[in-house]
Parts: sequence; C-alpha cells; structure tokens
Amino acid sequence: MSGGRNSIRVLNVAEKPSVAKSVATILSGNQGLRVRDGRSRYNRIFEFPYTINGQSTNMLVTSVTGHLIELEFEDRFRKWHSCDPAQLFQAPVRKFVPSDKLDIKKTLEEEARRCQWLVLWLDCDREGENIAFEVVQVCTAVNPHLTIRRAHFSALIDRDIHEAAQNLVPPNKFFADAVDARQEIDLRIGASFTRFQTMLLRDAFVIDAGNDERNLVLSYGPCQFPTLGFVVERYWEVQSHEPEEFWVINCSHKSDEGISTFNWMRGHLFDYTCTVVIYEMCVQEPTATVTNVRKQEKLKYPPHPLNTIELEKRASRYFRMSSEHTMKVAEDLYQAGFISYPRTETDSFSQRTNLHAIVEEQQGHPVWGSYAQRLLDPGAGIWRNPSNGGHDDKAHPPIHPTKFSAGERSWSQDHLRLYELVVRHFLACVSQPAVGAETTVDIDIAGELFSASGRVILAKNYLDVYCFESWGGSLIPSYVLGQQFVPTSLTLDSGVTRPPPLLSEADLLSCMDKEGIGTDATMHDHIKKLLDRFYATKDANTRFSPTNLGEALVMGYDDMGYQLWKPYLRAVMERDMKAVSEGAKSKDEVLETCLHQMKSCFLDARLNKVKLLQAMEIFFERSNRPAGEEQHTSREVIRPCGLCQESNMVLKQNRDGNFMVGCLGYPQCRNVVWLPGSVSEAAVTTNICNSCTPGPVYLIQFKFRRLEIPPDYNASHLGCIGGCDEILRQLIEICGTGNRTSARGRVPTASSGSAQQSNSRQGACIYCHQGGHSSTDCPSQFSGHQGARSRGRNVQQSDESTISCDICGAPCALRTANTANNRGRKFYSCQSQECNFFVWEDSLNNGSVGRSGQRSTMRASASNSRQGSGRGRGGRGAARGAGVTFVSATGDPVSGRRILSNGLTRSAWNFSVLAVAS
DNA sequence: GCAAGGTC
Repeated sequence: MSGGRNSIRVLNVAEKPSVAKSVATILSGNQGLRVRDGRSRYNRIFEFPYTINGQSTNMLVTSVTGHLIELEFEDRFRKWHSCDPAQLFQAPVRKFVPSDKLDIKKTLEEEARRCQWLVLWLDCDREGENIAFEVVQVCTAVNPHLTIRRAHFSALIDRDIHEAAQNLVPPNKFFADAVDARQEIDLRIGASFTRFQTMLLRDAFVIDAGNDERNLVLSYGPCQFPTLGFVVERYWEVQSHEPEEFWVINCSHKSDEGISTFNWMRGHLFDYTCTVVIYEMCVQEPTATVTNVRKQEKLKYPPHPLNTIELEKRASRYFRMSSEHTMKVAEDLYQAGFISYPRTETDSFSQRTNLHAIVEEQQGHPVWGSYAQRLLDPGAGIWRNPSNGGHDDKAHPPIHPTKFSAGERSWSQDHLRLYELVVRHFLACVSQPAVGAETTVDIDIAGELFSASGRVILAKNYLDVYCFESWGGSLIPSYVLGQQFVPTSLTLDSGVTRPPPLLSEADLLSCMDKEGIGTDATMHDHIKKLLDRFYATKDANTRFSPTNLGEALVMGYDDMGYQLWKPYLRAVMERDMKAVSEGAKSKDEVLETCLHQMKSCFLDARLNKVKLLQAMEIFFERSNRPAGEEQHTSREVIRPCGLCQESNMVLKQNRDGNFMVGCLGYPQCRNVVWLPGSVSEAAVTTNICNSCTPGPVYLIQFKFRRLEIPPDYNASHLGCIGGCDEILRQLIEICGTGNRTSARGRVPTASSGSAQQSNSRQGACIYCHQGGHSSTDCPSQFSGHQGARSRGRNVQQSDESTISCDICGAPCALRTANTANNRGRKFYSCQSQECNFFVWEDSLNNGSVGRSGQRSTMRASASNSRQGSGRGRGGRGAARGAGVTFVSATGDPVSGRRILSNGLTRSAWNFSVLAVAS
C-alpha cells in the first residue's frame, strides 16, 4: 500500500540515521515499512503510508549526519598569508556543503523534488534547529513549493512521536540564527587569533613540541583556551601554595571493643604556643568525660541516571580512561546496539520508559544477573524509581543498556568495562540507597572537646551492584553518657597545609560543565586539543599540568589584562545567543557588537604583543630563524612564486633592516631572494619586467648606501629580482646580502634566475651567530667580554638596575636563560645583534651570590606579595608584575620588605637582589 | 595550517 491517489508525499529528515529509523518504525507501527538505500551508505530511506490530521500521506523518512553545511572564509582569505589576520573579523564568509556530505545533499535533492511537504525531525535544540534550516536550504533550492514543517518531540517513544507528527509547527528561525551567530563568531575569533599568535611566536622561539615545530599551530579557540585556563589556574595555585605548619591535638582510646580515634573540635591551630598551652592543660587533667552520644540512620543514595559528562567523569575516575577514548568506545557500543545514544545531557528517565524490561534483560549475566533478579523480586524490596538529576535535552534518554551481553569476542577490555559501568550504573539507579547507622561520641578533656564517629552499614542495597563506590564503615566501641576514661594516647602533632591537587580529567570536565564551555558532545574534544597542541600534559593519575607553551600563552594574555583564557567570554557569548534564540536581539546586532569588541581586543592584543613575547621568553630560547610575522614590516607583492606556484613573493625587511623578497607560503615554501646588504630603501613600483618569468615581476626602486657600494655604481637603481638584472647581481657579489645566517659572500647566484636558498638554523648560536656550537656554550659568554665583569653596575635614577653595552654603550636588556645548564639564570645582553655583548647578571655581584632556580624564586616572590586573595595567580602575578624577586643570601624568602612601586626594595639589611625582571 | 558544533 503506497497511499491513495490523494495522498501527498512527505519528506521527513532526522539528524541521524538512528532517529530516522526510530521515527519510521514508530509512525509505521512496522506496518508496510519499506527500506531502501540513499546515495550515502549510512543514511537509508524508509517509506510507509501514514495519516496526518486526516490527510493520507506517503512518508519518506531519511536523515543527515549532523550539520550539512559548513562556514568558511572565501577562498582568497583562506591562506594564512593572504591577508592581515585582523581582516578576518570582516572578511566575507560562505556556506558550503563539504565533500563528505555531498551524497547526502544529493539524496535530499532527489527526494525533495518528488515531495510536497518537508518535515524536519532534527534534535530539539538550537543546533538541531540550525541543521533544520540547512536541510530547508538544500531542499527548497530544488523545490521551492515545499511546505515546510517541524516536528517537536521530547523522546523517541510512541506517544511523543505520534503527537509530534500530528502537531507540526513552523521551524524556529531565532534558534537557527543563534547558531549562525555562534558559528561566525567562533570562526572569526579562532582564525584571527590562531594565525596571529602562531605567526608571532612559532618562529621567534625554539619550541620543543615533539614534532616538526614549523608545522606547530598555536591555536586559539573560545572553548579550548578557557579549558587551558582552568588547567593553568590550578597549576598556579599549586605552585604558589606556601606550606604552613599547623598544630593539632590527637586523642585515642583503646578498649576491649577496639580503638576510637577522637578528633579535636578546633581542627588545627597555626599558633604553636597557644596549642602547647591547651595541650598542657589536657595532659595535666587527662580524664575524658563522655558529653554526648548520638545515633543516626544515614542513607547513601545511588547516582542519578547516567549522562555523557557523568559517563566520562566516572570512566576517568574508575578506569582512568580519557574522555576522548571513553566516547570512542561508547560510540562503538552504541553503533552495535548495546547501549543507548551516548551523547545526552539527560539524567532522568521519562515516566514512560519501561525500566523493568531493561533490568529483565540483564538477569542472565553471570556476575550481576542475580542482582537484577533480586531487583525484580518485589519481596526483596530493593527496587526504587530512579532519581531525577534535573537535566533534560528533550532528545535522548539517559545512557542505559539496550541489549544484553556477557561480553562480545570483538570487545576490548575497555569495551567490557564501559558496558559494565553502563549496566551497573543503570541497576544502581533503580535500587534503594545504602543504609548505615552512624554513632558520634563527644568527649571533654579539661574543657577541650573531641569527637569520634563510626558507621555500620545496615543494608548495602545499590552498593551491592555498584562496586565502583564504597562507603567506608568503621566500628567504634560503645560509650555511655557521663562515662569517664583516661585516653590511651594524647599527643601534640604538627602538620603542614597542602596545596590543592592538580585538576584531574573529571575535575576539568566539571569546570567546563559549570562554566558552560563546550557541549556534552564536544568537551572531550577540547581536552584532547590541549594535549594535541602541546598546551598541557596529563599524568598517570589523569591530572593535568600546563606545558611551558600553555603557561606562557595564558601568562601573556593575562599580562595584557585580557581574560581571553577565562570562561567569561564564552559566557557572554552564550547569553547573547540566548537573546537571539528568544528574539530579544537580532543575529546581525549580536554579530556586529561581538565582532567589534573582539576586533578591538585583537588589535589591542597585537599592540601588546610584547607581553606574549616576554612571557614566552621566560620559558623558551629565542630562535634565530627569520620570524614569520615580525619580519613583515612591508608586504608588497613582487611576483608569483615560481617554486611553490601557490603564493606570491613579497618584499620584506627583517628585524635588522635587511631586505629580501620571500614567498608568502613560508615556511612551507622557502623561496627567498636576498637583496644586497647595502640597500637602504626599496619600494615596489608598478613597472613590470618584460623578460623575467613567471610574471608579472614588478621592478623595485632601490637606494643604496653610498659608502657601501663602489663609486662607479649609482646609489639609485630601478632593479629586477627575476634574474635579468646584472647590476643587482654584481652588487650582491660585492656587498653580500642581509642574510646573516648565510655568511657574507656565500650569496646566491643571480644567474640561476631566481636565487633560492633555505635558512637553516642548524648550528647557529643565538649570541654570536656563528656555527659550530650551540648558544649554551657560546665562547662569547665566557671569554669574549670578560671586561664587562669588572664594570660597575650602572644604577640609574629610576633605581632600575642596568648596565651598558661594552661595545655600543646602549643600555642592555636583562633576560632569563632557559638553556639546560643555566635555566633561570639572568644575563644582560645588548639589544643590537651587531655587538654580541653578553654578561651574566650574577657575575656583577662579585660572584658571591649563588644562583637560584626560576621555580623557587617564583615561589618566594609569591610569598612576598601575598595579600588578600593573593594566592595562586594573583600572588605570583603581582610579584612578577612588580618585576622583582627577593631571596635572602641563605635562599630563604625575605619577608616584611617594603616593595617600592618601581619594583625594587630599599633595605637596611644587605639582602641580595637576585633577579630583576626587565 | 585556524573554531566549535553536529555525527559515521
């Protein structure tokens, strides 16, 4: 039966194949359901007759796989060097169907042409609404007469689906608009900041990131950076923690029944004298009197039904599985039909779910089958309707088993464990809480109160099946009110405060969930991205630390005063998206204000890029590679690149003022033509060389420094870099080029057409620019400038300690070494690379002061500046911001010094200033 | 080569 003559053809589209199948199965009642393949092998098409409000229809149900359309910059802005990253805030973007979705698009087009209605069965959230409009766009392009309708369902169960089909509504453009805005903002912010910081930093420093650092991408994203922020913030808290000694009185009592440990009601005291006084009192009158005996029944409740975040957190805690791996395994189990859809926010079961049926399936399991049987036995009294966790995404139920398995042959250990977790969690959810009897005994010794408690488990209930949790039960002897005894031990003990632990993966997921970073389906991606980008590492206990790279990036933005690494930006965006989805603000309005703000922020960050560079300098050695971004003071196109045939060659000036013509495709393409070192000015003209190819090759108007070229050459010259220019070739031979790493004289021959060479940093020392040794053992550091050691310190009026360059007399910069032998050690060096002047900072202090590692001085600095909420980043940042660290000659932190605003201290004592950050 | 969001 394919519908009568009056029946209309309805194309129904779901967000994923599984939903299409469920909808088709439910609506057809499995009567007259036919299935055929579409062009995509995953997205099949179901057909059956159905009646909607008295109208007989021929239903076709198919699906997409998530978003059908992507957003990208127009082609001319897609290459990294195609434009200034700031332009990405307004560069035109386009929507397109990516190649792997073209077959789905084709199916939709073919079916839409033959239908009168289009009914959208996408998930009922904002992303789903946006995908709905993507489907509409594709279908109406081939059939503009389609009647468009939206089905709203809250669960894939009979009643909901039939109700949805009978109560079709128009789709909600506001919801879709909110996602459009989110996509565009994410793309523009992400691409602009990523290109900016990658090009600024990657080539400027020696970043050891495991693989080829030239391919290293220092990405920025509105989700990945706040995720990194959580990691860094906790790390800073741990780093800046000062252990504080505290004192505590412990009391125990041993009787025939066992030992009771009594805890001091004051907890612990930081005042030793005070604690000793109290302790002495207790010791002199040690008899304890029982002042209170309380007995209470305590319940330990089973967890809420399982949603994605909780699955990830528990798999991490119980099995140390990464969230990313957990989702991969869960997806496998889902695809094979063993568990329900794994990406769900929902942590409460619908009233209509047949929970008993799910338990029944598990009765045959060799391990937990007997528990399932007891659950189903009304006499056992273990059954309890599951709790409601308070989240509902209106699209999926909590994660639960959908098919029994005692383990499949193809399953890995992790498949087994994850399936077991899902089953046990489900069985726990429908179980009674554990019951315990708690006894608390309070005693009084010389007026001081102590307390002990114990617990007996009366009924384990859900804990019988949920073996991942325990409820420590410890018995204490019985006491009666007024009873007196002399404690077996009464001791005065000391301890130290401990820093909080580093964030575990479960902690990190909680932070993200709380601050709204990412979605249940993407959080694990953001965490993985931190590891992939070398921003953070994870130890065997699943605890995260930032890498130097991650810490430096966060530090740089923090020093700028920007909270780009905090979750606030995402929170503001989320509020705006909500306003759009409610129609309170328009998409264009939000896009304009948000992008305007972010562009100002971007431009400001770029102005303050020195902060990023300074932060990187703390951890990384400067590279002598030509910097990707910094050298481009001008970028005028000279010619198309004949080597990569993709990008243009542009006129550039490096940091030292030397000119070259290099390919914009650097570092993938290393094509470069170095120009004579005697060039003082170079400007691209509109004149085109009529002999060099590939063209056009624009001629350059050169000015040479008169004294650096032979007298018979003109100081002004209109030249071509394409290979035809004999004068330019001669001047290169005579004067050399501005390429420092290729020693003068080792110049490309212009006769080869376009002179090409690569700049290798191998073997070149950053101090003297000579090959044959590394910067850590540069002879210039040890013998070249011994004279500097006898120089006195040039203390200027500002109190800023500095010294002048031995050679040119300019003030030197104070830097921190990060080489293996001298990490954390400070040195002065001339900012001009011509001089190669260098001296260790500590050699100026008569050599009497030992070195102090960067880490320990940082910690000392935090202790000095700690005030108010000065823990963690605040403490450390304040000290670093003031630019000073004080350590006594013995290496102990100096306390009680007054820190002047210029970052130095005046001290009556002869404490040594070990480090003054520039 | 860049984001985050769907999903296979």
